[in-house]
Amino acid sequence: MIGRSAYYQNVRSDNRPAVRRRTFTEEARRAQIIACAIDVLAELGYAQTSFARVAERLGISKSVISYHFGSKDELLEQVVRSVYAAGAQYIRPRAEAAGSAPARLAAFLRANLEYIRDHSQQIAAVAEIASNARARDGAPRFAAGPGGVEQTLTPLQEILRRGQAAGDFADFDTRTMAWSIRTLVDSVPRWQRLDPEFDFGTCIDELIALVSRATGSAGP
Amino acid sequence: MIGRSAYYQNVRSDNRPAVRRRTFTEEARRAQIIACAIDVLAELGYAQTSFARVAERLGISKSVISYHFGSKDELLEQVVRSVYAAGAQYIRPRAEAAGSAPARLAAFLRANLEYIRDHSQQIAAVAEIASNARARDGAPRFAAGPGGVEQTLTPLQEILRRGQAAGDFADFDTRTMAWSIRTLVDSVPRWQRLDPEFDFGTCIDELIALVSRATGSAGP
Amino acid sequence: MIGRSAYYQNVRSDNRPAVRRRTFTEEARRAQIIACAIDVLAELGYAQTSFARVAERLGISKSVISYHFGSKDELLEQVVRSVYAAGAQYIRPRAEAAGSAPARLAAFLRANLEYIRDHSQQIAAVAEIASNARARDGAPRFAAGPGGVEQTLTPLQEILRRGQAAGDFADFDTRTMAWSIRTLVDSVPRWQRLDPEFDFGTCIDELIALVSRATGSAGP
Amino acid sequence: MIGRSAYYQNVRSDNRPAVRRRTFTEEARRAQIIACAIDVLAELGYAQTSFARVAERLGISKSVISYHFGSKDELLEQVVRSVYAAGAQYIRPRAEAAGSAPARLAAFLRANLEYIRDHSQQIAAVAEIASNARARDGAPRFAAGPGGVEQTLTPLQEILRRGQAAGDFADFDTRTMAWSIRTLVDSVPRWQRLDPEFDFGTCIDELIALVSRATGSAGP
DNA sequence: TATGAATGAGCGTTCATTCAT
DNA sequence: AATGAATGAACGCTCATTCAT
Repeated sequence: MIGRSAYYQNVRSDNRPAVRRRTFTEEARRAQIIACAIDVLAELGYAQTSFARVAERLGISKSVISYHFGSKDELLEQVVRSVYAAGAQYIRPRAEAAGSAPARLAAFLRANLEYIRDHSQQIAAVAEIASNARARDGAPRFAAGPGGVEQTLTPLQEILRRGQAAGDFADFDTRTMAWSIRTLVDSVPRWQRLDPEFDFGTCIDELIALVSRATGSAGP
Repeated sequence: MIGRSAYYQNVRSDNRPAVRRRTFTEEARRAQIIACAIDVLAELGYAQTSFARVAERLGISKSVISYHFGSKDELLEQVVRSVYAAGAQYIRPRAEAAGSAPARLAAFLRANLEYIRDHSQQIAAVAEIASNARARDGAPRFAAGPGGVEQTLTPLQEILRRGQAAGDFADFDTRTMAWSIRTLVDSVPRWQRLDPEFDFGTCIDELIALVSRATGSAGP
Repeated sequence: MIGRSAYYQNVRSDNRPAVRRRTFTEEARRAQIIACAIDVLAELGYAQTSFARVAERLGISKSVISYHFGSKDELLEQVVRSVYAAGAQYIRPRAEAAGSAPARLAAFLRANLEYIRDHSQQIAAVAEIASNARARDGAPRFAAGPGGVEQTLTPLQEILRRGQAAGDFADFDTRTMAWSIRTLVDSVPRWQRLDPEFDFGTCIDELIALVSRATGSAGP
Repeated sequence: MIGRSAYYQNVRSDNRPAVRRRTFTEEARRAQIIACAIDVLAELGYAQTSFARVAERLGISKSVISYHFGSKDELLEQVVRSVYAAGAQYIRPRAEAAGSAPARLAAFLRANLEYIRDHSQQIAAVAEIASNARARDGAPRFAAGPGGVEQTLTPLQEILRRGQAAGDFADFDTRTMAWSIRTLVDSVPRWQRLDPEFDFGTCIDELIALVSRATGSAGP
C-alpha cells in the first residue's frame, strides 16, 4: 500500500499526521461500500462475506473495494468503526442527560437498546466481525469493539462505582456487572434473529428492570 | 435375466434400524478428530478451521476426515453434540440435586460455570460453530445447540416459573430472564479470553449473586 | 441512516437488458479456451477433460477458466453452442439452395457430412459432451443439441413430409426416418475414428445413396 | 494382482491355460456386482458410476469390488462381455434360422431390436462404456464391442455380400451398410430415452422396412 | 472371502490480492 | 478513480486403489 499511494499522501515534511486527505467522491464510495458490506454481513454472515459478493451487489468490480480499502481487514475495521461511531453519537447524549447513577444506567440501557432496535443490520454485522475476525495467528481482532475491552467496560464501570459510592447500588464487583450489562445488550440482535417469540418492547422494559434489580437499585 | 433389484440381497428385511455399528478403531479415530477439531476451532476460529488444518495437526491425510465424517457439516455437528452431551452429563445431576427454585437455579449456574471453567476449549469451539455455521442461504445452523432455541430456554423457564409460583422470585418475564441467564453464562469464555483481569472465582460468585438479585430471590 | 438499498446506485433503471458487454481480450480468451477444450475433449474424452488439463495446455492457471466461464457446465455449453452455430452456418444455405424434397435432403446430407469431414475435432467434442454431460440426478444434458430433440428432428421431418405429400418419398414414419438420418450422420466421426479402412469420399456417396433408397426416392 | 492371488491360480505346471478357477460363490458375487454396475451405468451414466456408488447400492464395501475385479477397467470389460454374450445367445439362433439373405437380415434386426427392447438397461450400460471408456492416453476402449470393429461388422457384411451375390440386394458398399445398420440398432436405447414420443413397436417395424428399402431388397 | 482404514491425486470452485491500463 | 484480467492458494469432496487383518 505504501508504494503506490505515496503520491496521494500528506508527506511527513509538515507536522500534521500522515492521514490521507480524501476527496468527496472517494468518501462517498467508501461509505457506499461499507453500507453494502454491512448488508451482506448481516444477511449471510462473516464466512460468506467476500469482496466478490459485496461488489456484485453494488454492481461494481471487486478491485474497486481493494482500491478504497487496502485489504479485507481494513474494510472490516472501517465497518466496526463506523457503526460504533454512529452508535456512540446516538447513545452518549441520552445517557449523559440523566443525573443519578441508576437513572443514567437506565438511560444508557434504553438508548442502547433503542439504537439496536433501529439498526439491527449494523449491529448484526459488527457482531459477525467481532466473533470472527482473527489475525493470521488466530488471535481475535475487533472482538471488543475498536478500542478493546477497556474502552468498552470502563465507562460503564464508572457509572457503577459512582452509584455504589452514593449508596444507590448494592455491593457487587463492578467489572463483572459491567461485562454482564454489555453482554446482555449485545446479545439482543441474536436473540431477535433466533427467537420467533421475540418482542422488542418487552425486551427493553424487562432488561432495564432486570438490570435495575441486579444492581440493587431500589435498595435491599 | 433377473429383474432389476433381485440382486440386492443385503437390504434389511427385518425391522431393526439400519444404524451402522462402529468399530473400536473407528470410534477412536472419530474421537481423535473431534478433539483435534475442537483444538483448532478454539485456537484459530471457525474460518480458519479446515479439514487440511485438522489433518495436518493429526499427521494424517485430510481424506481420513472425509472418510470418517462424510462432510464438514457432519464433523461440526458431532463436535457440538459431543460437547453438549458431556456438559449435560456434568451439569444436570448437580442442578437437580437442589430443591427450591432459587437453589436449583444457583446450582445450575455454578455447575455450568464450573464446567465452562474446566472445559474452556470445548465451549469456545462450540461458540465458534454456533455463531458461524450457516446454511448456503445464510440461515444460521447449530445457532442454539442441536435442539434449537427451545431446548435451551425451556428448562430454565420452568425453574423460573416454578419459583414465581412459589413466591420465591419477583414478577419478571421468564423468557427474557431465561435468555439473559443463558447469554451471561455463554459469554464467559469470551470474557476470559478478552479480559486479562478476568478471574474465574470472582466471576462465578458474582454472577450467581447477580442472577439472584435479578430474579428477586427472597433467600440468600 | 439511509434505508437499506439506497446505496445501490448502479442498478439498471432503464429497460435495456443487463447483458454484459465483452471486451475484445475477453472474447479472445474465451475463444481460445473453447478451442482448447474442444481439443482435449476430442483427444482424451469427456471424463479426462478438466479445467486443469485445459489450462495446462494453454499455459494459464485454471482459475482463468473459472474467471471467464464461471462453471464447467457453462464452458461445455459454450462449446456445444459454438460448434452448432458454426455448423448451421455452413449447412443451412447449402441445404436450402435445393428445390425438391429429395434434392434438399441429399444436399443437407452432403453439406452435413462435408462439415463433419472438415471439423471432425469439433464434432467429436460435441459428441463427448452430448453423450456424457448429466445433471446431478443423472438426467442427460445437451443430449440433443442446445434446443433438445425437437429442434434436431423437426426440420428434417418437414422435408420428409413435404416429399411424401409430393409423392417423391415412400410411405414411412417420418419421425423414425428423421431420427435414423440424424443418427447415421452423427455416427460418422466415431466410425472414422474406429475403422482404419474408413474413407470419407465413399462414406458420403454411399450414405446419400443409402438414404435415397431408404426414403424410396423416385429420382436418381 | 499376480502377487496375492497366485495361491489360488492354476499354476502353469499343468498344460491348461492359467485362467483362475472360480468358486460358485465367487461367480455369484461377480454376477451380482456386474448387474448392479449395469443399473448404475444406465441410471446415472459413466461419469457418476464409481465403486463407491455400486458398493453402496449393494450394501457391501468398496473393496469387495476391487477384490473381485482387479480394477475399474476390468469390471467395465466384464460388463461389456456379459451383455454381449447374453445378446448373442438370444440373437444368433433367431438370425440363423432364416434362409435367404434379406430374410436373415430382417430376422437379425428383429431379434436385435427385441433384445434391446427387453434389456434396455444392459444396452444403455454398454453404450455408456463404449462411448466413454478410454485408456490413460485417451485412446477409446470397448468402443466397438469387446472384439473391436471387425468382429462387429464382419458377420453383417457377410450376409450383405451373400445377398448381393444372389441378386437380392442392390449394389452398395457393404461396409458402409453394415456400419449403418449397426449404428441404427445401437442408437435405439438413446432414442427411447430422449424422445417422449418413442414407440417400440413402430420403431421395430419401421427400421426393418427402412433397412429393407435401403438394401434394395425388393429389387429396383 | 470380505472388510475397514487409509492414501494421494484430482476435481470444480472461491478467495483476496496484484497490476497494467 | 476505476477496471478487467489474472494469479495461486486453499477449500470440501470424490475417486480408485492398497493393505493388513
